[in-house]
Amino acid sequence: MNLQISINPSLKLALRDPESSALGRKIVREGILLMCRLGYEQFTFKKLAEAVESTEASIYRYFENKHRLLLYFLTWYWNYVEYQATVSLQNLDDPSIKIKKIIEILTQGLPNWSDASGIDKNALQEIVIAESSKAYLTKEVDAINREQLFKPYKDLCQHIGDVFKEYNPAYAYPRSLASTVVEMAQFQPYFMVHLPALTDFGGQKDGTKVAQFLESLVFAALGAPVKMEE
Amino acid sequence: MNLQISINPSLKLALRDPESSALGRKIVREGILLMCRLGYEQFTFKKLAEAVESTEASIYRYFENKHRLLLYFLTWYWNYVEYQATVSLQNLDDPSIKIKKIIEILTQGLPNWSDASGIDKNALQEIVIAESSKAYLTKEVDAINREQLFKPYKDLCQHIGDVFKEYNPAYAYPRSLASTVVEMAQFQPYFMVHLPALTDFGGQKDGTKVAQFLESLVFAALGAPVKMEE
DNA sequence: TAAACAATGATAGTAATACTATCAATACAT
DNA sequence: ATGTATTGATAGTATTACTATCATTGTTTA
Repeated sequence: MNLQISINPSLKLALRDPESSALGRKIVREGILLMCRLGYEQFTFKKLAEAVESTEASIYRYFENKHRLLLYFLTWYWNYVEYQATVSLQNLDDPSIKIKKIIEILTQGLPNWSDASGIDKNALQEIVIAESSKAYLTKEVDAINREQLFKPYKDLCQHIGDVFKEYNPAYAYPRSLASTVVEMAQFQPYFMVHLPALTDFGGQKDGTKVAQFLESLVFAALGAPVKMEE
Repeated sequence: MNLQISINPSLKLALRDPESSALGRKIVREGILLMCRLGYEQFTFKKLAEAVESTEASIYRYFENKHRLLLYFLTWYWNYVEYQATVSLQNLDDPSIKIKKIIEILTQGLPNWSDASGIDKNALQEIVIAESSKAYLTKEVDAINREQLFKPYKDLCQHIGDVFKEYNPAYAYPRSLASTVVEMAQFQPYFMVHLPALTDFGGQKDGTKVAQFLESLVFAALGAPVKMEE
């Protein structure tokens, strides 16, 4: 399986395409590991420069600042999830099975199919869980949104909402339900580990329980499915 | 109505109780306005010092850093909401009415009862919406949690979960549902304004639609209520 | 009433962060 | 052999996030 996730270069996330050079690729791969380890606040371009054995100035040639680098990581992730979802759902008809698949993808982490990217998907997912809110909870949100930089995330929610609509066309809140599920697929596992009082899954190791919670939530919210044919 | 919200001083949120001096009170009140206007990232103690016509050093005598100040604001807010909820629910028996009241309080903003605090509740709520995730999405989350600083938030979720349990004792995920509702009562209004594609309420002005969404979600998830007596 | 204490102001200073700028070295493509 | 793009090396600036010191003022208390 040779999978190419490419980030649409029309989105001005990077000053120069990092996939076009050895240094750029190293910045992305090591950047993911380092931001995962240090967290967004403690992560700096200086520390990253050390990790890739280059200089701060060189990193600034690829990314304007660390917020843009975070957006680049998130874009990569959401594109990857969207791709996963497209592949997984392509031969399915039953919307209830589609919904289960989607929740599985959102909660179980990215399957470790070897794509050739060399990107650590577990580290990337930890970044998504702990840092993605920081991408839009900023005063610059509207400017960033105008640059279309949240498009992959919005597209994914849109598609999930469409599946909800397919299951029950009468449901009034498909998009809010989609964003709720996507957000909670990040928050609940984080709470499970760090603030277990906020969940019913204390001490759990994997995302199975979270998936069960989200499934029950979604199917209850959507109500009775629409019969395909009688 | 003379309402005193006091923050338990055993919680070491502040180095010195800000309510005990004119400067301290000014730091909190102006701090809320300034953080609301600038956002957490752009907010600094230097700018706040200017706003309160004092010095950076003086502010550091009250709060270790701006993260602690944010936690102080959030603690104030969650205590206030908890108090609101307690008052609103005290004479109610029907859990379904309790649930509606809770969702109303979470989504409609704090009622503008005049308490004597002089704190701008609208600004405070904007801070809660845009910044509260930053309180726990940090590498220090476990240390802060050990200091009990998330207690008011956890208590509120706990109480909401208890009401869910009261409505349907068989429901398996009362706490996760509670944290989902509380988080979404912040996120959905934010999305509504800044990323409307993630909601079904684009262009809406108030929280009415969000409340309807959350109500339908909760009641669907909880299923049939338990009959009190037959 | 004097002495002691607490709170604040004024000022200075430090290490780190978030950049920007310049110039030389190298590599590669024409 | 020459122009162009990439990187490295180095320097520098403004701001942030503090810490420290000392003088002033106002309030308690002996």
